[in-house]
Amino acid sequence: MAEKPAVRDAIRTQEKILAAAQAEFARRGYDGARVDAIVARAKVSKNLLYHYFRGKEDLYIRILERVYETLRRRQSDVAVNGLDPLDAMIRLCENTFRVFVEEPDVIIMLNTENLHRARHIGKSTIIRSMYDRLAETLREILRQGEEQGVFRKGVDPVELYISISGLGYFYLSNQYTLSMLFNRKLGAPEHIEHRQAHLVDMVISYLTREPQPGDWTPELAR
Amino acid sequence: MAEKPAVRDAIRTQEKILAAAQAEFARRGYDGARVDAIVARAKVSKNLLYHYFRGKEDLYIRILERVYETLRRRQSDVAVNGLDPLDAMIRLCENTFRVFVEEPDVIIMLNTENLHRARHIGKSTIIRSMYDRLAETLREILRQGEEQGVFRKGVDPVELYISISGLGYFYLSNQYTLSMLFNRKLGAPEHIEHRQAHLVDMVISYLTREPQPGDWTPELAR
DNA sequence: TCCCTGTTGGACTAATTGGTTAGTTTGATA
DNA sequence: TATCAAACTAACCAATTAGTCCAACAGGGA
Repeated sequence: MAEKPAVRDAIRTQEKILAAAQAEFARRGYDGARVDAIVARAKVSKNLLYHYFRGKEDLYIRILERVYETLRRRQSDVAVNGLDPLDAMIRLCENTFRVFVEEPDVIIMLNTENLHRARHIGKSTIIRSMYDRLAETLREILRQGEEQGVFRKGVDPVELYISISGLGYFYLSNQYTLSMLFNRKLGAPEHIEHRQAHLVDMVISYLTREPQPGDWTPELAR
Repeated sequence: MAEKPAVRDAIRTQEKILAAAQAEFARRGYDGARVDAIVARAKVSKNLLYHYFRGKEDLYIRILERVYETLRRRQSDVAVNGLDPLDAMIRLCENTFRVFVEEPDVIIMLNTENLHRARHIGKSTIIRSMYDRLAETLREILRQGEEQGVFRKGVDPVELYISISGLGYFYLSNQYTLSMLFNRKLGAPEHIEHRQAHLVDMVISYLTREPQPGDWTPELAR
């Protein structure tokens, strides 16, 4: 039609469809998402969607992969090498939280995928191999901190990663119900800010706490 | 039919329907849940469901209220009075985590409700007034701990509650994707156990950490 | 016996759904 | 300028969905 520069641009069109699909899936989840809504958002005929993609599930998996890729990229991007362990850890915490704040699609995609018990991830080969690097970074920071005597010994990196994520993730993913319950607009920028500081405080307190005599909860080395 | 003791028991039947609905909603979320599946689970005719309930959404809200009630009851049940603040806090942490472990339906219901941006909670008057008591308990424990010099000062109870919940919730709600990513069966009892200890350790470390000189992240009193 | 309440059955609809078919437009090229 | 594959569309389809209607029936108390 009387459309702009890029008419009949296959790649661009596919990108449009993917963007529309991400918006739709990230707003309504898998079951709530409507293929018709996606084509409407993308301003494309329905058949074109089926021309480029196998169908709803295929599209969903593509989006899931994109989302994981974003997550991994932004988490690993941390300029962490060279920093002292404390700063590196703070940076890593802030970065993890920031991803969730700035890419809210991630949260609903992950929730949706867990609702389906990670059925789709299994079908994607690339996602599973993504997290090794992140775990390695974390392990390295912990090792250095331990060596320099600023961090406690025997911290499980996986457990710690889950804690860092969880402290931010839950706040954001459940912000609507929590805001109602506690009558506080958790989405407001100043509260987000505040939560980030709290998160960092919590993690660093945990890591820098020296073992107490007669510790009530001796954590296994692994 | 050749069915058990309580034939023609209206209340029991409604209870059966509610139980079936909870199972269905907690397995598939709101959009994934099928009314037909609910009546099949409840072994009841479809008419009967519409006889007792307005429809799918009505049923969903009822389940949501039940779930919140469970949550509130089990969290407030903590025999916390009389304990010293440290023990009380540990108890509260464990209890919060235990609810999520033992009532996994809660997690998906909350996730679903947040996917819908708490649209249904707004329609329920009773839920919103539930959490005052919990917040009060938490505030009291903090006050005592502060008074006795074992806890740091100026901790925001809401922020802390969100952290306690988040540390457990994220682990459980995202266990399927996380298990794949880290190749560790997070649902296994020994790992659950381990996480609980980690959670407590983290919270107590945070609370009992004395303020450092030149603190890197001074937390606002509120 | 009669009737009230709890209950079933099945056929039905109106809307929506994911997906398909059959065809038209476009731009590069030979 | 005739051709052809790729980009694109409109209309349709078959299945599924939540929700309804209506006629019937079973058990227990009056």
